[in-house]
Amino acid sequence: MNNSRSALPRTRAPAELLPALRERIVRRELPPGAKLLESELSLEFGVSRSKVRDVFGALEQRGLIKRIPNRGAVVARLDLAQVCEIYDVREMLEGLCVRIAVERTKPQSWQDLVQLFGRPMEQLVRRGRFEEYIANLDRLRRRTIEAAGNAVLTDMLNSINDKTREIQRRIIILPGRAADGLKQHRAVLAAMRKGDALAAENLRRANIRSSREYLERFQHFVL
Amino acid sequence: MNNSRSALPRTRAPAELLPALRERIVRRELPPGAKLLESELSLEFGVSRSKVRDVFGALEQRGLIKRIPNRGAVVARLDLAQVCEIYDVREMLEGLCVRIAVERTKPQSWQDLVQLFGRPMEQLVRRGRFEEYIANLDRLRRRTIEAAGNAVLTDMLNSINDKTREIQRRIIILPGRAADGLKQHRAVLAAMRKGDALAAENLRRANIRSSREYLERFQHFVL
DNA sequence: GGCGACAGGATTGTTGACAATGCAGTCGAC
DNA sequence: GTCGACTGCATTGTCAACAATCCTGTCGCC
Repeated sequence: MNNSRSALPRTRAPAELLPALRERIVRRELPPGAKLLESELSLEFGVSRSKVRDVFGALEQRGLIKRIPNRGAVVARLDLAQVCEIYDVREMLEGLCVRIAVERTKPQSWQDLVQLFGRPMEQLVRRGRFEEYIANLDRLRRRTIEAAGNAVLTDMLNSINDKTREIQRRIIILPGRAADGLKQHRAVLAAMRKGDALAAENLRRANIRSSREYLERFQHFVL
Repeated sequence: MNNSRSALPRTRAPAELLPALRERIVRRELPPGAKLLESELSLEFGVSRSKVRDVFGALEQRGLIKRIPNRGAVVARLDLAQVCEIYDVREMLEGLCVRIAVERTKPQSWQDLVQLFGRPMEQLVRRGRFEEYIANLDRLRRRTIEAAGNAVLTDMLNSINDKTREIQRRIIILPGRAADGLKQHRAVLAAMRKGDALAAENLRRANIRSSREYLERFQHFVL
């Protein structure tokens, strides 16, 4: 019944507890349904149980774990309906993010990303180098969020990203998705490079809708 | 330096602590900058300090209070820039909410609200009965959120509403705002009644942008 | 008279022990 | 043989005492 992480003698710093646990959940190192034991984590991180408890509270509010009174905490599970709910919101917020980012920056500031998403990314897709492809997508994502400079929006997008990161990775490796996505991202970047905020917003939204279509079509492989 | 709530002999139920505190902050009963003492609240609500501490954690994550290590917790302050950030997000999410709500319901299900927002609301505006006007607005808001049936969206909108409820109240009583707003809400409802989801979304977004214009024009009276 | 060090008090942060709850495995009755 | 109650264990929830930290007001020195 027990899981495979029994013996991890790592004694991490106490402040690292929340991000470390978050990362484990986001990367599915702790898969949905996995039970989280207060005493176990308290031991592993060299932190008191109270602190673990606090962190559980934070993770629960972010929707990453689910707590049942007197029963403990388990990693939250996402079904298709919930993921679709998230995608509806994500489409709007990512669109908003791109629009604001374009409005607040000079068009030429996106030039390096336009180039990166040209030949280099095409090579990565063709060769199936998905890890690097994803890393570059994340670069674009972070740049856009930073350029938008909206703290509320940033929090929401990060929260959404935490809950769907692994799902997005699985979508990208679906047949044809990476190539489709790259085309769409290029279109978005072209609009950004021209300073056309509204077009960029709409193209980004279309990109997310497209990703969602893959999700629904291949849901049994993704979820 | 102390505030006016020194003697409240109410001993509430422990489970009421979080909603009660949330409500006090949202209604500005506890104004921005007010200090929250763990021992004081522990006394008033007949709860242990640990529990108060947990609640502080939840309130902090919702952005309603700000905690400084070893210094305590104070009610969060919002400046114009932060409110504008929230409004950017709010415009998208309220728009999305209305669109989904229309897509998922029969047009005639909005008939009662169409009527309510006809003569009755007009009377309320003309007579300056703002409390009832606001109560009806909230009815519309809750019906829309419920009809959309998106839990993620619901959480985000409620969180935004908590942070800006008092600001919205102050905007409504600005000269001309209630009348303008009513016209806009009627337009939204008309589109909803026709089942035109996209039109309803755009009209709702325009409504929120309009509210925001009042906010910026009268910021010194509102913030 | 003004500035800096210092002590007292108040408040937050942490810890460990204790109570309450739920689960599993065992025993007994039908 | 199966169902149900009981007991013991593991885990979570709660609390109160203790430690660390910060603010305030006072005193002494320049």
